[in-house]
Amino acid sequence: MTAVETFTSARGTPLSKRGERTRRRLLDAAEKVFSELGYYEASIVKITEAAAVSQGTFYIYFESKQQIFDELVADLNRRVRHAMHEASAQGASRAESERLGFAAFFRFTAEHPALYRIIRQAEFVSPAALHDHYAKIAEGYIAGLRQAMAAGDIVTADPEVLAWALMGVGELIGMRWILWDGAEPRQVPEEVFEEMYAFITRGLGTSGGIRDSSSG
Amino acid sequence: MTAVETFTSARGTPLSKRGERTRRRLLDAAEKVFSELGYYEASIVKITEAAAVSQGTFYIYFESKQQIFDELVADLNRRVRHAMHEASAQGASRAESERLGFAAFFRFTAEHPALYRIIRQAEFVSPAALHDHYAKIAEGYIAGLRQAMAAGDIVTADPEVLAWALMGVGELIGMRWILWDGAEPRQVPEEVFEEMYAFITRGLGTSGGIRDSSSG
Amino acid sequence: MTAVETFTSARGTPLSKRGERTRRRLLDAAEKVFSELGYYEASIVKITEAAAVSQGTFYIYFESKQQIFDELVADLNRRVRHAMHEASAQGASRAESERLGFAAFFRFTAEHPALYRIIRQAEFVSPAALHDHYAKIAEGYIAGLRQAMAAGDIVTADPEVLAWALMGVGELIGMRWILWDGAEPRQVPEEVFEEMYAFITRGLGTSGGIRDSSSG
Amino acid sequence: MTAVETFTSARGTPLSKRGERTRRRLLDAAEKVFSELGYYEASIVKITEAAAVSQGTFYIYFESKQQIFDELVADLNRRVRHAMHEASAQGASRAESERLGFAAFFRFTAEHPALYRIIRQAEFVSPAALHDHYAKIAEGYIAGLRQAMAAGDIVTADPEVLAWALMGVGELIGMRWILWDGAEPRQVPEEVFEEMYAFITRGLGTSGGIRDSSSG
DNA sequence: AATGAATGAGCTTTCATTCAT
DNA sequence: AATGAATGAAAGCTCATTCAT
Repeated sequence: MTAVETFTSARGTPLSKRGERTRRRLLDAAEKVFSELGYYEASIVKITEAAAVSQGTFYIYFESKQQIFDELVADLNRRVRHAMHEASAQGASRAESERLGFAAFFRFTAEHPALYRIIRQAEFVSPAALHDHYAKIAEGYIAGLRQAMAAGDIVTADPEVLAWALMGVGELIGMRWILWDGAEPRQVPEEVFEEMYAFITRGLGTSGGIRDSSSG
Repeated sequence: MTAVETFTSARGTPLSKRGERTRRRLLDAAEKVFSELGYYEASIVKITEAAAVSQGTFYIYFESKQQIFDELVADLNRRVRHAMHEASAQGASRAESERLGFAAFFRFTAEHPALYRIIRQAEFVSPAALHDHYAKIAEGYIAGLRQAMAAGDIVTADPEVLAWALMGVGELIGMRWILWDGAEPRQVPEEVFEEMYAFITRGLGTSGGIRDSSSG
Repeated sequence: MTAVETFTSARGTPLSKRGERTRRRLLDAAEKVFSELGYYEASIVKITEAAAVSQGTFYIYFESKQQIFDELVADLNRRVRHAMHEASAQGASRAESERLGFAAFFRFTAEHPALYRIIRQAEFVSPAALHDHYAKIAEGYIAGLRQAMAAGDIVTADPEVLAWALMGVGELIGMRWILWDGAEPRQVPEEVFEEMYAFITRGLGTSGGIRDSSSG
Repeated sequence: MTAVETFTSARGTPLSKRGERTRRRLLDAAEKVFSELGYYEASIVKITEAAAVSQGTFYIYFESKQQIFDELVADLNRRVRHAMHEASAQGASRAESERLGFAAFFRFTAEHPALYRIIRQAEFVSPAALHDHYAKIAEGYIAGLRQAMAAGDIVTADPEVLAWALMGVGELIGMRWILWDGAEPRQVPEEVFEEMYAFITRGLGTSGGIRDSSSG
């Protein structure tokens, strides 16, 4: 997982320093173009233009539009999950972890709303990738919830159902207040966060009270 | 809202009986084609072929591919909401209404998974349409929740936040257990529904007990 | 074989008068372009330019470059064989038929050198088509040779081998003196024709003498 | 003709031992790739991959795709003619030489059918190369035929016409029974060879008998 | 001598849309 | 009201060739 990553061309040959830089440029350009235009309106021409390389160059590094998209989604998955994981690891109790994780998720979405749109688009372009994305996030939740149940911190219930319910709450609240609400700074308003959090807390039957912490 | 609908051509002129039939045929064909292929893979040729009319005919009734898609989404939105509304109207208490509404939503998704995917695709094809879709469902929820609060059936809280949270729960649970779980019959398993429902009930602080069932 | 031919679009639908004209224009343009540039150097753009229609129009009538090429080859086959058949049918004896057939073949090649190049190109583009071409010509020869053998006009031998040998002779003589010798008028010089013809006559062991007739 | 060949780079500078090896590797790779795919489907990438060198290296040794193809055709031509010459030199009489030459030609075609297809493809890729190919073979024939005529072994006739007629016979018989007849072992069946040979013998008015065999 | 990244023109094909009939 | 031929822009992709290292 943390082995040194070796980048290769579309043909599988390893890349030189220069090649690696070009590949990076293409990925960055793709991120920009996909998030602005969506997968279908994006095109190789637009991506290569944004990367300031010729069209042919694209195919040195990626096999197709699909492939670069998949790679991008995988990368973003990693980043969202990382952000959430880092944050919730700071929590002393399950309740706090929950709160911090949500806040991190919202923060990521707020900071990279375009990126988050890419992930959502995967539903149609690369369903397997999206499946993976949610499944991986769910995994983390489930483990946490199970522990909390064992510790008697929350109700005893099927952690998988709870995990997906929680993700759903985050998803739509984020969509409504971050993605759609153009208001700057992009963030879930304090009160909304608190209301949502209260709902979740009740839903999980969290015992001990919780306080503090940054919202989103 | 329930005024007699008058169908018009793309130019706005009213339609003859025959014209209305052709228009209907095109809409049905579009529903079929969009649900099977998605917006981008669908094409006017395929739609007109499925409707057994010529390409030119399409533009007598619709201005563009976008327009027929929007119309379709609006139509589907009407149908989902109708199903949910009908169902929850049967409920004696807010809790029961909630339960029945959810079940209806899941049932719709289960019966027309492809259609539901169309709605989700609107996020990229016609963001406004998706916005509308959720906003309208939220409206219904909000009204219901407000009443329940007034009656002291649930906690007092911002009904808008609750509404979006509830939609999120339904959304992801449906995605996970209906859209992704290929198992027939497509439906949210009884236990999953109950677990979810318990979560929601707690979250809403619903007092009185609940009865009945018919999940989805 | 002589049933009324119905032209159809690439999709298989029948064509209007106008459509038929466009299709014809494309076929003519293709003949010109393929013969001047060869299959690989030819392109849809060049063909549609020569036909003065847009690129998209091409695909209304033909599925691909291959398909229009195949159609063209089949058409040319028909024409060469027709010319040869008509001519040799005038012969009173097998010897005369042979002579007239050859002359017709050379005449066709001389008049449409470009077309003949197309047929030869089929060897690589559409081997089956070329196979067919020669096989069909061979058939005609074989039948004629068999009759001549029965009548005692020529030696008794395997007519298939003879047929291919004869085709070979015509092929390379034509290539050498018509296709390569730019001299106008394009035709196999009288003396060459006679020398070749004498060779063949001896080879077939033709009894009765032959005289007269146009060469190429 | 048999002067020591000096290999040079595309620029004309002479090659080192190592350079010569690389050049050879490229030629071998090209032979393989061209024969498997034909000129147009072949690509420099595929050739350099097969030769296990980088794309850039190709252009150190050859000016273009065309050039390496021409060189290859010339090489193959040399090899076919060599095979035919060697064989016919064994013949005691012209008749025998003829027979052996044909057999050798068929044998070469049978052993390297793909290579022979390359030569034929030259007609469109590099007409001059094909012209040369046949012209050189014809030369050999003509010289032989002239001698035979002088010796009274065959009829007196224009040797050039006879030469091309003979090549034609070999060409199409080879095409029909070796190139197209997939049957293994690839070879012209004994009887076919004999029939063809009888035809030629008669055509040349060969006096003296013939013996031996070894067809193709 | 060798590399391999970069180029850009060109290819085949699709498709939303227009328009004469 | 309906047709279907025509358009032309744009798409994804390939490839011979050049050049800095």
